[in-house]
Order: sequence, then C-alpha cells, then structure tokens
Amino acid sequence: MTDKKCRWHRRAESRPEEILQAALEVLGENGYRATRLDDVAARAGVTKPLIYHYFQSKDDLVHRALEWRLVQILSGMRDELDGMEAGWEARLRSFCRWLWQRWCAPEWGRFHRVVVSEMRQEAPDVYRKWILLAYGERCKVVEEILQGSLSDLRPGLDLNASARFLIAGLWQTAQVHAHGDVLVEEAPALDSMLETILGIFLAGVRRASEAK
Amino acid sequence: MTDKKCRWHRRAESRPEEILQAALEVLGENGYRATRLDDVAARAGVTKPLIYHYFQSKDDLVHRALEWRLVQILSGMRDELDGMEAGWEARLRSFCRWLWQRWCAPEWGRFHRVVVSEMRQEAPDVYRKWILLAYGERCKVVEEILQGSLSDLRPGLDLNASARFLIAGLWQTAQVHAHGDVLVEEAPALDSMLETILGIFLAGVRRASEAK
Amino acid sequence: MTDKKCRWHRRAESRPEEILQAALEVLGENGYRATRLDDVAARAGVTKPLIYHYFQSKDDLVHRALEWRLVQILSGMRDELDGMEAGWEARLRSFCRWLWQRWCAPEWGRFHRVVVSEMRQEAPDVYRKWILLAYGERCKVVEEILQGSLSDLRPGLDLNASARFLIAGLWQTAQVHAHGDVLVEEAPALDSMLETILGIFLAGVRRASEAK
Amino acid sequence: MTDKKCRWHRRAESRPEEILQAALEVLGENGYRATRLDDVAARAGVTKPLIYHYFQSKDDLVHRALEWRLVQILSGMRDELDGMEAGWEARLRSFCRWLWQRWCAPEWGRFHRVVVSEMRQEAPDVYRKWILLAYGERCKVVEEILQGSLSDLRPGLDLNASARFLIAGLWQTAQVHAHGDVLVEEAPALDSMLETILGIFLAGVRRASEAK
DNA sequence: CATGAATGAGTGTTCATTCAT
DNA sequence: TATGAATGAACACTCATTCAT
Repeated sequence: MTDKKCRWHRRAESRPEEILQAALEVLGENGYRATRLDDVAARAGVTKPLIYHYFQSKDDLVHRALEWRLVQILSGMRDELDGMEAGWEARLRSFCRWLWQRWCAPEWGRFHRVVVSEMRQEAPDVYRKWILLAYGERCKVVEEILQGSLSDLRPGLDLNASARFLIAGLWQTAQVHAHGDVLVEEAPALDSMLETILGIFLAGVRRASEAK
Repeated sequence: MTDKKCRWHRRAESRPEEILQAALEVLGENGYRATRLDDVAARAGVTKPLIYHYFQSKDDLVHRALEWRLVQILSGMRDELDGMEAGWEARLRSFCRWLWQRWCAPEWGRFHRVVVSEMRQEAPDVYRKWILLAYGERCKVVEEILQGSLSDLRPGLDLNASARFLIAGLWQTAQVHAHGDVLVEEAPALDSMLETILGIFLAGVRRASEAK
Repeated sequence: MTDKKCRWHRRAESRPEEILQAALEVLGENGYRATRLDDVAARAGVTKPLIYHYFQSKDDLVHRALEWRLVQILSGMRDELDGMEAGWEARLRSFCRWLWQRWCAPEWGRFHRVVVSEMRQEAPDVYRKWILLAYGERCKVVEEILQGSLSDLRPGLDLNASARFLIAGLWQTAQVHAHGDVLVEEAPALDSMLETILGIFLAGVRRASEAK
Repeated sequence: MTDKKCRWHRRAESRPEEILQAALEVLGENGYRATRLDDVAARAGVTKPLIYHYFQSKDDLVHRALEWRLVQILSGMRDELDGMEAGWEARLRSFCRWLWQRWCAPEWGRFHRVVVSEMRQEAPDVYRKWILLAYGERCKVVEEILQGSLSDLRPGLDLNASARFLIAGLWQTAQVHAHGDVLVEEAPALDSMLETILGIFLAGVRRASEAK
C-alpha cells in the first residue's frame, strides 16, 4: 500500500551511497574525463537533478566517491599488522605480501589508475590524500619495523630512504606488472617477483656479519 | 616593422615546431583535458585553423607533440652508456645517477605527469610507447649490466626481476620525491636517496662471499 | 504574465512539434544546406541544446520533420478515392484533379523542392520514401483504375507504363507550371492544362472503336 | 630547357577548362553542398588560389562549369532536327527517341540531378537557364511540329499544353526510370516505355477520323 | 603564372547545471 | 523527495577566401 504512493521514498537513505557506488564504477571504467553525470545517474537508477540534491557538483561527487572508497580500502591495515608474527624479517615479509596482494588486485588497479592519473590534475587534493594514506603510511610502517631492529641492520642505514625504496619498488612494480598493459611478456610470475624484491631488500639492509 | 601592416606573418618553416612547443607547454600546465586548442593557438601566436593546416586533429597534435619530445628526451642513452667506466658496479651507479638526474628534472616531471596520468586513459598508445621506451628500455640496460657479471651476483638471482625492482624503485621514488607534492617534508635529500637505494640494491644482489 | 520573471517556459508537450514545425518552415525557406540549427531554434523560440533534448542530431531533426509532414500530406488519398464516382474515366478524372490540386498548392511546391532537390543528395532514404509514397502509390492507383476497365482500352496497352506516363506528366507539369519560376509566361491556365492532359491521355488509351 | 624553369607555363591556356572539368566531376559525384574547393583543386591538379585566379568565387566556378557543360549538351539539337525525316509523326518519334536517349544517359542523370536538385536552391539563375534551354526549347520544338500538321490533329487541341505534357512525361519518366533509385523493379524496359508513351500521345492528339 | 601559409566566420554538438513542477 | 525540461558556455572542426612570395 505504501509501496504504491511512496515508491520513491523506498530507498531514500541508501540513495547517496548508491550514487557514490555508481560514480565509482563509471569512474573506474571511463576515467574522470569521460565520466558524465548522465551515465552516473543512469547507472544509479536516478535522475541527474537528484544527484544535485545530494552533492554540490560533479567534482564534489567524485571527491566524495573516491574518499568514501579510500577509507574502505585503507582500513584494516593496522589490525592486520597487529596480528602478524614477531621477528622483523617475518613481519616485513608478511606486510609486503599483504600489500602486494592488494596492489595486484584488479579493483585496486582501476582505482589507482584514475586517482594517480587524472585526479592528480583534476583534483590534486584527492590525489594528495590518496598518496599520503596509501603510500606514505606504508612507508611509515616499514620504517617502524626497521627501526625496531636496528641491531640487525647495516650501520648508518637511512631507514626513511630504505623504506621509501621498498614501498616505491613494490608499488610501481605491481602497477606495471599487474595493471600495466605493457612489459607483460617475459615478466616473472607475480609471486616470484615479490620474493626477488624481498630477497634483495632484506639482503641489502641486513648487517654484513649476519650473512655468516 | 612589417608587423604593423601585415595581417599575418609568414614563418612557414618554424611554425610546426612552434605549435608543438606551445602544445607541450599548455599540456604540461593544464593537462590533456584542459588543453584547449585556442590556448595552444594563442600561445603559438597563430590561429586555430592554422593548427589544422599542420595537424589533423587535437589528438594528432598532442600525439605528435609528445612523441616529438619523447625522442628528444630518450635519445642519448646508449651513447651515454658507452662512455661509462668499466666494472659492473661502477657502470650501474653511473647509469642510475644519469637516470636519477633526468627523472628528477622539473621538465620530466611535468611531462611524466601528463603521459602517465591522462594519456593512459586518453591515448593508450602514446602511454604504451612512453612506458616501453622510458621504462622498459631502462630495465633492459640494467639486466644487461647484471648479466655481464654473473660471477659477482648471488646465485639463482632473477636478473629480470631484479632489474625491474631497481628501475621501479628509482622511478617511483623520483616521482614522489621530486615531483610529488606530498611527502616532501622529512624526506632525505635527493642525492642521499639515490645513494641509499644503490647501496641497498648492490648489497642485495652481490654474492655473499664478497662481503668478507 | 509569468513571462517576465521566468528564464524559460515549460511547454513540454507541445515543444517537439513546435520544433518540427519551425524546422519545416526554415527548411522550406532556406533549403537543407542553409538551414542552421540556430535559425530553427530561434524560430521555435527555444535554444539549440533543447533541440538536442528531443532530437539526436540535425539530420535526425530534418528527417523527422519531413516524415512528420509526409504522412500528413499523403494521408487521405484512399479515403478520397473511395468516395469517387463510378466509371473509370470519371474516377481517373477525379483522382487526377485531386492530385493536381495538391501538387499545385504552394506548400507542396516548397516541400517538394527541398525533398526532391537537396534531400536526394543529403538523405537519400528520405527522398526514396517520398518518391515511393508520393509518386509510386499514385502510379499504382492509376494502374488499378485502368486494370478495372480493360475492355474499354486499346488492346495490348502496357498499363504500368501508361500509368507512369500520366503521373509523370502531371507531376512534372505541375512542378514546372505551378512552382517553376520559368516558362510561366504564355502558359495555359492551370485548369486548362489539366483538361488537355486528361483529354490526350484518355483519348490515347481508349479503344479505337469507341471513337465512333 | 624551358621545360624546367617554365614548367607551370605549360598548360596555361588549358588550365581554366581543366578546372571546369574537375569541378564538374566533383559536382556530379558529391553534389553542390559537398563540393569543396580543395577537392576540385586536387582533382584538377592545381592549387586553390589558382582557382581564384581564374574564377571569382566558388559560386562563379560552379556557374561557369555548369553553363559550359550546358552548351555542350544542348548543342546539336537543331542540326539533328534538320536531318530528320518528313512527316510529323515520324519527326515527333525521331525527336523523342533522340531526347529519350539523351535523358537516359548516365551522365545526363548526374548532371540533371545536381542542377534540378541543389542548384535550384543554391543558384536559381543556373537552374532557370537549364530548364529554359533543356526543357522549354524541347517543348517549343514539339509545338512546332504539331503546329505544322494541324489538319491531322484533334480540333481545338491546345498545342502548347500538349507539347508540355509530352515533354514533361518523357522528362520525368526518364528521370525516375533511368536515374531514380526507386520504382525500378517491375518497371517496363526503357524502349518499351518510350513506345507506350509515344503511342498514347499520338493516339491522343490525332484527329478521330484518322483512326479509320 | 603559381603557391604555401594564414585567417574569419561560422556550425554542429556536448555537458554541467538550474528552473518549475 | 524527485524529475523532465531548459539553458549557457564552451569547444573541436570546416571551409571559402586572401596575403606574401
């Protein structure tokens, strides 16, 4: 009964998130430039003006959509970390595997592409936030792990720089390997890539005497 | 002098390159999406239709402009390489320093941003070419250097993967460090970054016995 | 009253037809080539983008406009026919008079000019439809009338060809006489023209014995 | 020797006609609207500005081209006529056959289409001239032939109107039959069409007593 | 005579955004 | 809350025409 006359009340509360979800999908498929509000509206099953009811502008919508997903994606890192085994090498390996898995996932690729690509021009603040959280926070974690085991590391090692190198290498490699459309032939398997990277890094930062 | 009475200037020979240059500048400043033909024309001091006299479309112009700069930027690598000292470690260090210098230069940052960012969506073929030449070729060089000194390296090392890790780390670090608008505070100096990276990588791939 | 303060009027239901009508008028006055969307919009009292709200493109608009008028113009023929008196000669005369009247009307002249002229090049399918309905159907009617009175006709007469001749003669004569801007001086009156044509045709197809 | 330095003097005299010819070809293929000066120049093997050297504007070129061909096409009618046999019926048949042959030729079709179609809008004076010469003159010829044999014709026959009917019928039938892209299936053969038309017309204008 | 270079004035089309209901 | 209708501002691209050589 109420269904009939209030049909459009139905999902009033969920509407904003439905729109965000639709925006995200279109964004992932077409990129920022090619994302038209009409498409988003169509995908969300609403009309354009309704989008303006919930969001101030196209940019506002996109910003909110990306941030909304950002939180989802980035959450859980610390929890994950707490559950990891002791021993700095093991922790580092676990953490990197966890990262690697995420960064190689298709959804992350699409998302990353849009943010790192177009949003850097179109919405620098979103891009900044993304890099800060998705990239910078990771660097900090690695730095912390290294910090906790100074005695095992080469003396004089710049921990900040080391952490950045590891994260940068993983990040960029995952990007090119898993989502790049190039250089895929003759490339090592994803798992093997990760092991090589970890092997080089650990051997590279470890104190020489330890090699005995 | 003749400027006054002439409705337009005839500077045929130089015009195409002037337009390319103007396109490149506007592209670097505004990105692909926000690059309007009017702006390019204005900057080049010509009118829009003249652009169509030399180029088939906006895309054609952008493609040519990027490729034009691409070869300029990418040229010289092999020559540079030939002039480098012997000894694989020294060669690797020299090569990476050369790369690092280029990748940290402001102009490269602007260029990279546009290509890796928007062009990936807008003109995948340009993006692909760029990655193939600017990134892939570098990996190959590193792999070749490593290949030539197998006896000094840890046995069983995956050279392909190793090279990719090094290049990826340098590339992404340079990007974030030199051109990223984030994570700059508390970051090590650029030169010091490079040394840390090289230190870790070399120690990481070197045969253990060598450490004695 | 509300005209003043409203930036635009909402007249949804009637708008599409208003635009079609405006398009038709501009089309009739200027021809296809010289018809600019701006003019159509201005005449309809709307803005250009609104045209795109209802129609997909300029061509779509023109096609629909012509087809819209086409059915209006072509409708009613069969009804008319049913009401006509018996006797093949009388029927033929009535039908031709009906045709002649239509083909000599100014509006038909404008319409015809555009369709047979430019649309033949610009939109062959519209042209084809027009000829098929406006011309071909007429031939069929004449052929049917003749078919029903074979005993009165010269034996061996090619009915199809005869019908085509009559229709062609009427069509082209009307075109030149009523709408052509030439050959008007010294020309017989329209009614007299029709009578002469009918006289020749009927005498030409009638069985010779009948002439006694 | 002079070939080298005066190469472009070579065909100075023939240039205008080459351009006219090229214009005609492009016109026939693409119609007036789609005829670009660039195309004409390319086909004629000259450059655009050279066209402006010989002709004042695009319209001027088109007008001259059409008139140039008009004269060629229309010439010879009177000569042809003089050579025709005596006897009004025979003369009429001969003349109509000659007309029919021309009007059914492909080149005439292309030409006619452009003139009667687009030029009617774009250049009414060319259209007028065309109709006057190609159509009106023919009517006059027929009228003259009929005039010369009044005793054989139905008394009171309007010769002017009769001639117009015959020419109109031939003209339009040829157009639809030979060059129209419609109504071709189930249509009589071209020759047979002509015979039917002549048969009807002659029987239609002939004095009744003659039928004995 | 001949031309490459250059331009002005359009012209169809798109899209984020807002009004009136 | 929800929407169909309406718009302004831009933008890529075209083409006849002319300048300077």
